[in-house]
Amino acid sequence: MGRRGGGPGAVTVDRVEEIDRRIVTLLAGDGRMSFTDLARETGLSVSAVHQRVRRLEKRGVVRGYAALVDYDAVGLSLTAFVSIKPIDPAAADDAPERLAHLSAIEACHSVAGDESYILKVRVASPTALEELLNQIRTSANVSTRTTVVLSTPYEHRSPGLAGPGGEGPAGQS
Amino acid sequence: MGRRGGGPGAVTVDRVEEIDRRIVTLLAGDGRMSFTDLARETGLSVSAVHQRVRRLEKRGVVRGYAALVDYDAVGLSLTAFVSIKPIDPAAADDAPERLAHLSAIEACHSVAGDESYILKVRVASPTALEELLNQIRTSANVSTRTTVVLSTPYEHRSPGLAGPGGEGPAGQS
DNA sequence: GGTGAAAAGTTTCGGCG
DNA sequence: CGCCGAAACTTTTCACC
Repeated sequence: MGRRGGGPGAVTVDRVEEIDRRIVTLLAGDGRMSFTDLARETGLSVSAVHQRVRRLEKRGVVRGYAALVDYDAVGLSLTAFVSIKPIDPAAADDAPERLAHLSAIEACHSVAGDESYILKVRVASPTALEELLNQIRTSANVSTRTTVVLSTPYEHRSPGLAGPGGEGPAGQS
Repeated sequence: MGRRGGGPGAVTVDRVEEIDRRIVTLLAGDGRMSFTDLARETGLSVSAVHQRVRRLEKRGVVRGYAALVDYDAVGLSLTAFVSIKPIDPAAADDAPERLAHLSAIEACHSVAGDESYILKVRVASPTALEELLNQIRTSANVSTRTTVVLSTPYEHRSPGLAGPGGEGPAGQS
């Protein structure tokens, strides 16, 4: 996928990928940036940028767009990380599905280590957290360990993207 | 802010807040939803919706918009949570600022518990993670505990919003 | 909060390098 | 194969009711 059919431009390090990374970075920073601005920033025409964005969406590199909400301002003032561990280690490991209906769960990561998943949750109050933990425990038959978030200095920053050779901002030396 | 000056509509449970919550929820789910669609979903006119969205942005309820990127597809295939703890508990607690320059750090949460912050990081490889951890330790004078993410069943789900009375999807009973 | 027209943005299309 | 430019259409903005 890195090279085209063998045309004259294929010898250079794919300039295509470089521009696509730029587009992804820009859209990660501002999901509503117009194609016109995107075109100015990349030096391409509006339609060329449009083509590329559609391709990135189709390839799944851009999975969607979201408004970044200040949940504090909207009544969900308590954020927490909940690590879960199956009570019966032999049981089927389908916790994500069993928990999917709980809308307070914003993310679910399968992790290495003592626990099996880390959930990020948002609720309105300590009481609501207590109730949520009960629902998590009974829904997935797990024990929980909860870490309450006190404040969030920053979030949703877009990590700089890796280059074609696997090199990135935190790439190997 | 919950009620207007005492006009005829103030006796009912603020319908204003209800519509605003709807808008926020919709935009959280699709940050590029058009004002036209937003108007249809809320039963308002396009300009009324537009007014509300601008107000929500100005109030800081909507803090911005972002493309959701599949970092795996873009070379940053390793995600991890890094909990940090100051080596010198008496030193000034300015870890967030001291770490802000590391672009691999996507989020920084101050937390209750044994450790002081949880960082979410994205890197290209185990080697890159090793280097990043060194940078974190030396930049902020902290010890680190790292939990590697194996897979992510879901992420960026928008938690249902709480109602005016503090009642929500995980509200108190 | 609604309306309507002007401005800006988007999508599509045919052709060029 | 990818990029450009212009036409057709949609969205967004703005002044006024």
